[in-house]
Amino acid sequence: MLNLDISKRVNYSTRDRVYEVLRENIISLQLEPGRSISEKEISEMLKVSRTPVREAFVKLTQEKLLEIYPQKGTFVSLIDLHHVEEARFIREHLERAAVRVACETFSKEYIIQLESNLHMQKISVEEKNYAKLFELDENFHHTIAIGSEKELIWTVIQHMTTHLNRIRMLSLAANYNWDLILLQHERIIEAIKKQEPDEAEKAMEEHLKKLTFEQEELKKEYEKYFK
Amino acid sequence: MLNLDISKRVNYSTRDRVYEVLRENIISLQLEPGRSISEKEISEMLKVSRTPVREAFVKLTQEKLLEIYPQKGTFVSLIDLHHVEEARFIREHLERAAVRVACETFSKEYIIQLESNLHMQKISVEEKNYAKLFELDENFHHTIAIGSEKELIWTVIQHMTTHLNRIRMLSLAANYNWDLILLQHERIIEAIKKQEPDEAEKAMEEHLKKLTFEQEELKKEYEKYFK
DNA sequence: CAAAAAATACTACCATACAAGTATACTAAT
DNA sequence: ATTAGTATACTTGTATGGTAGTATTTTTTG
Repeated sequence: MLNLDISKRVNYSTRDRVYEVLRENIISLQLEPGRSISEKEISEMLKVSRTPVREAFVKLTQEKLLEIYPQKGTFVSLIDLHHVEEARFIREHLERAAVRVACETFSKEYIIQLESNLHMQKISVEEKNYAKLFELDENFHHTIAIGSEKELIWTVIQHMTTHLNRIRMLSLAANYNWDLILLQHERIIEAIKKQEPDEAEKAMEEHLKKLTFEQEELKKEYEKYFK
Repeated sequence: MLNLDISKRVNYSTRDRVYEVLRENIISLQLEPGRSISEKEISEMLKVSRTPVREAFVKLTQEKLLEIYPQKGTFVSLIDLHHVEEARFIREHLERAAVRVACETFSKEYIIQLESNLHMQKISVEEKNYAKLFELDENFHHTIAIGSEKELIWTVIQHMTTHLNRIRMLSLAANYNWDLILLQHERIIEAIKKQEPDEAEKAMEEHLKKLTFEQEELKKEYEKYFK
């Protein structure tokens, strides 16, 4: 059921290991939105005391992945579509700004990283390895942020897009138009190489506007997951 | 020394009250960057047990206001100038995007709010009430975010700009060119009223680019506060 | 006197016990 | 059968004691 492999993780504290395990299970929808989840339940599953579980709960509440109601219970937060759209809006504008910077300051090293990433994306499309594609896609955008020395932007996006990522999990990966996405990635790389900020921003804008899913269909199908 | 007025706050839990007290004291620099701060110390000061203090520490660590070193100690985080500039960058681009939306969707109600806010700003300048000006300034930008239905943007900015706000505390408020700032606010309102997104964005850009302080001077004067 | 070693005093971490509030199941009275 | 009241089984919140690791101070030793 749940991925509870707590032992192999490298973090020092039990609290952080519990946090990571729960976070992954929430985003991957192993822990369903709206599901009740108690300190006792998790502490018994993971064979640790309630204290580190509580502290992990506090962190996850701050990220709006959990909602704690004192003396009542704790619940995996429902997906808020308005929240999702705002997160997409934020992501779009931050990455548009970042890619402009990239056109000015990007070093060759990072361009090579992007190109090899894109190469692997093409292979993954042929292999229909969608999990790997998700990962490469994340890595592609992260690299742009790092290369622009705007690491914090990626941190913000990661925090903002938890709801967005849960929707991406709902939507079948096979439904994505990966050919188009790869074309867009290529266009972004070209613009960075040619140092054309306007072109790069435009490409990024088109790329991230596409993230609006068939939300209404999803909401009908998985009604109980939504607010 | 510290503002430890824990009792009057409305939040339910001790944890949240401790969190708020500490947060305010860190941002206002009552708790100096680099200062050592232990669970025991705070729990005795506030006369609560160590548990809620720990949980408040976890929250503050996530906001990068504290740094916990297991078995060693907990310290108020130093101000990272690169971090500050990235936060400013993020703020600038998010607010530029928000104010464009404002030009399209802003209701009359919010325009009135902005205008009355600006009016109070003028009074506060005459009275040289700089604390009030800070508050009004925050409120001005918050209103734009709310009116654009981009509440989340303001949440992000609040989280991002804790380091920035600590620098603002260092810098003497009297040094601000409030006349210029008020002119810029006026220009922003005008652009929203006339529904001219380009003009609004430009005004906002100029406004938020000014936030780069005399950082190097501050760093010399308060060297121990910086990373 | 100086350097190494041991003792002591810290730290955050975790487990546990109890407290306070809430929801549910059960019982009794109408 | 229905409803009101009560008991019980939950929940999260807080306090406390012990643990393991670290830093400092004291003692010992060369």
